Amino acid sequence: MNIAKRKILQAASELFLEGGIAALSVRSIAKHAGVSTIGIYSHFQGKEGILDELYIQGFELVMQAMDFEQHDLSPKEVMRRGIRGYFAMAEAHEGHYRLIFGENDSRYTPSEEAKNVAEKAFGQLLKVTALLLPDDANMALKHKNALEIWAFVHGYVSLKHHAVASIFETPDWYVMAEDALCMHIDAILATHTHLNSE
Amino acid sequence: MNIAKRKILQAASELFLEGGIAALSVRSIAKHAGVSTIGIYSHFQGKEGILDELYIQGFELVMQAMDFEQHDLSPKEVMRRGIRGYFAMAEAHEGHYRLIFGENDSRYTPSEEAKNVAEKAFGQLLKVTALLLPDDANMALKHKNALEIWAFVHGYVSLKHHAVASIFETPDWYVMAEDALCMHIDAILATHTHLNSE
DNA sequence: TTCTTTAATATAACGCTGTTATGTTCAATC
DNA sequence: GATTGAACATAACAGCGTTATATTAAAGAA
Repeated sequence: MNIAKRKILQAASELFLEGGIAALSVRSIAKHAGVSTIGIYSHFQGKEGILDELYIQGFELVMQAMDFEQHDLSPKEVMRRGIRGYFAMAEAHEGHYRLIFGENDSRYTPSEEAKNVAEKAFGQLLKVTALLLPDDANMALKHKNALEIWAFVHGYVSLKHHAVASIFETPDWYVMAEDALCMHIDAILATHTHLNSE
Repeated sequence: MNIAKRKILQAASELFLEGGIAALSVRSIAKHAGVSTIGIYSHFQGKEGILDELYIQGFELVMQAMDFEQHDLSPKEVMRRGIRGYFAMAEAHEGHYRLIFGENDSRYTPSEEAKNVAEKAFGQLLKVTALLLPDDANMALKHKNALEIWAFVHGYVSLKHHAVASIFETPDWYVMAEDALCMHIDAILATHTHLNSE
């Protein structure tokens, strides 16, 4: 990759990590990268292109959070570690997290390439959550199951990130979240052992 | 309320319903309301003031969605109707929904008055979700429980609103959501009957 | 080497945003 | 009738993403 291109991307990444999307102006990225504003347009497709790169970075973080050695772990334990990793990632990279979930007014919509990365990440999520299901579960059930876990996990993250969180004075937010999710996972497991035994 | 003030608020509300926060520029509100741009600053505190009003509107919609006759309904049925109402509201007023959950880059943070309305809405949620718990449940448990339901419900809404939703081709999104939530509600109920009986 | 072509840079501008300073008009109060 | 104060309009400010134009540097061909 070009030097200038890499410098721009790094400057954007740093600014984004610090101040979220509010700190990401084309002029400020260019200034921090030591290039002219027009450089953002020759090396990327303007701000849209920058956001696309950060979007992809975001989903790579999601995948890293769910990528660990699963050997000798029970399905439930794998889920628990995945969930913990997800929460930790969401806290450490709030900007990226908000970007990939469209939580900014900007008219940004991910490119096809970016969407492919998103689908890949969902594929990984699908693989992990499928551990809770019988081996012969069909695709529709796997999708429903993955979405179920994801919605629950993301719900906690999203509420935590937003202003409404100040209503609760809950220091152990993600401990509570993990408890609730474990309960739900038990319920899912129970459903299928029940179905299998009849 | 002043005529001009009411006209501004209605114009803002209409523009917001149509095109979300992207359609909400001070000049466009003023134009639609038939006032000068400066009118937004004399009648409200600029755009911040407008957003505050819409934020309050949003939480009033949340409260309306959970406000129905509960007489002769089981706790689970009350929950089910509340959840349905919440989903319907979130679909019909996506702009408001995204605003109250901070899903826009704007540096907007709700005023004290707006936060009070938010807390009031949470109080109502607390009352409904407490139906699932034993009468002697303490406040911490009620909070945990309400947050649990809210995170799950909001997770489905938030994923549906955002770009990642296109990964699934799920026409019956909210049916699936209701199923998953019912399962979770059963698990909660089971936990407490179990605790009571031992 | 010289000429031409192409890519990267710089400057300045366009139309938009939220906000505000400056006048102006009009109604109410002393 | 004079004065005060609120609502109004106009125009401007600094910032935004983006782009047209001009300039420079480098590479390829004669």
